[in-house]
Amino acid sequence: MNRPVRILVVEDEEAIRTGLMDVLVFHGYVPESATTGPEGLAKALNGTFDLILLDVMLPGMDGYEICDRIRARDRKQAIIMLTAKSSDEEIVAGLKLGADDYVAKPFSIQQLVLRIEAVLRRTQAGERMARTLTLGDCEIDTENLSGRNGDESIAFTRREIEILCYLAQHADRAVSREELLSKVWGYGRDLGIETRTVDIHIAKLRQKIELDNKNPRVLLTVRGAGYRLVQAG
Amino acid sequence: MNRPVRILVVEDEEAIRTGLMDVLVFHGYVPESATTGPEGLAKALNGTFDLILLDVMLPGMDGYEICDRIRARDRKQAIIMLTAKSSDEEIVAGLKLGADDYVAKPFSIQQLVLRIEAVLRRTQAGERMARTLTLGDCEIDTENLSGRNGDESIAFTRREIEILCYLAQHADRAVSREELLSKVWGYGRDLGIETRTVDIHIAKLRQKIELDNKNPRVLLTVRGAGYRLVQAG
DNA sequence: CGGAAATTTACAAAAACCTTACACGGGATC
DNA sequence: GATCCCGTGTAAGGTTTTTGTAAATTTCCG
Repeated sequence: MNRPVRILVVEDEEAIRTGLMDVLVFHGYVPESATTGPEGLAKALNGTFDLILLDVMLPGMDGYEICDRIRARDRKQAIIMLTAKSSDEEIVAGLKLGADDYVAKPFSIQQLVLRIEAVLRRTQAGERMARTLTLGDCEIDTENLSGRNGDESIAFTRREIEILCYLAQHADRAVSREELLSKVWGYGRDLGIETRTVDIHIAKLRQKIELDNKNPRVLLTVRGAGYRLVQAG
Repeated sequence: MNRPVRILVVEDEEAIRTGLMDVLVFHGYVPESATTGPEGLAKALNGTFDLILLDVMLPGMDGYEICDRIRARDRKQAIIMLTAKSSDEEIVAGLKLGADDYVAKPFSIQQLVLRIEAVLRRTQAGERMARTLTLGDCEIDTENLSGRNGDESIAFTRREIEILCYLAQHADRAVSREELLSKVWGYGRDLGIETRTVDIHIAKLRQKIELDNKNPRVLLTVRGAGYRLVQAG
């Protein structure tokens, strides 16, 4: 028997909130609710929730700010934003930077539940995150920041390991520079990058883990999209 | 149980408007109405509608402008324009650039309902947009901009993927160059093209996905109309 | 302070994109 | 059938955008 999965719902509209609560109970979660921004933030910071569903439009404090404040305290807190419209791509991209996912209102119950499950799966996989990563011919101990490539021993920095871990958790897709800056560096939702520091770190990582860093086989560039890690299969 | 499908009707003529509302209710939609241009725009931007039916001739602000403003905010909002007459081809073409479809007044109820269903099917399929496209013998991962044709791995550019996605969403018909420039490139409703860049991109795509690019079997030319994609059955 | 790590700067290279120019071919006209 | 016109295919070249990386600079942390 598993421990209960606790979910906080921050939503001011009564109808939506109670509807959500019912659906969550029905699916076996243990939900709790807040109706204003400040209340939501307080509960989020006190309680320990596996996931927080956060409306963007709230009385008292908007969802973006709450999201940023929660993240400032706990980088790993899972958050799904409920946004008013599936509005334009850039805003959606911005949402994903702070949160783990977003769902556009009006949403179908089915879709929401799928997203919830996906986020929980990801974050809980993260908890029992492998202490050692295997990439190509290279074994990496994420605790000691050290690795081994055949005979040669390699030292990594914390940032490098965090990049690798994030990429490894999303190894099925390309991860954009913005997303890395947001999730690894903790930068705010600054769109429009002007820094090249991601690229530099990738270059350093390639020097360490790639045999031929002109022809990367593990840490790939997806031009126009970002970087992608190929897991040993 | 599905969520309700919300439709906004922007139409000034009382008789048509109430008639439309009745028909929509009868077919199980949840309609709302506006009678002037500015009112329609306001409701469109505030509420979240699955589809907007937009008359071209409106007091206060014409349908074209409303359409463009809605699209500026939300590229994905589904819009069907109601035009006064099936007047000349150019105007009709212009309509389709901004909107997802148009229906000429006077229209038959049956036809309108069919168009509504078609647009909804398309846009809602778009939401859970296939992450992988299958074309002929070729599998394409739209997030990683990469594909696979048997053993051979193929790299696509973002533009190429966007073109394929758009064609795939409209695989039942030929898509004109103007329409691609409008929906993929984001060009305004500039009629009269002078660029050949669409053709070039199509040629590149054919080199990648067609076995024999002199005899395309997937990415077809419809002379005088544009290009059409043949989906795998 | 001192040294390692992180970041910025600057430039080079590569890829993607767009325009131009010309060739080809179907369909219409004579 | 021969000819012309228009729409399409595509090679070649120039322009812009994106990425790689060396070197200089700043920040972090003991």
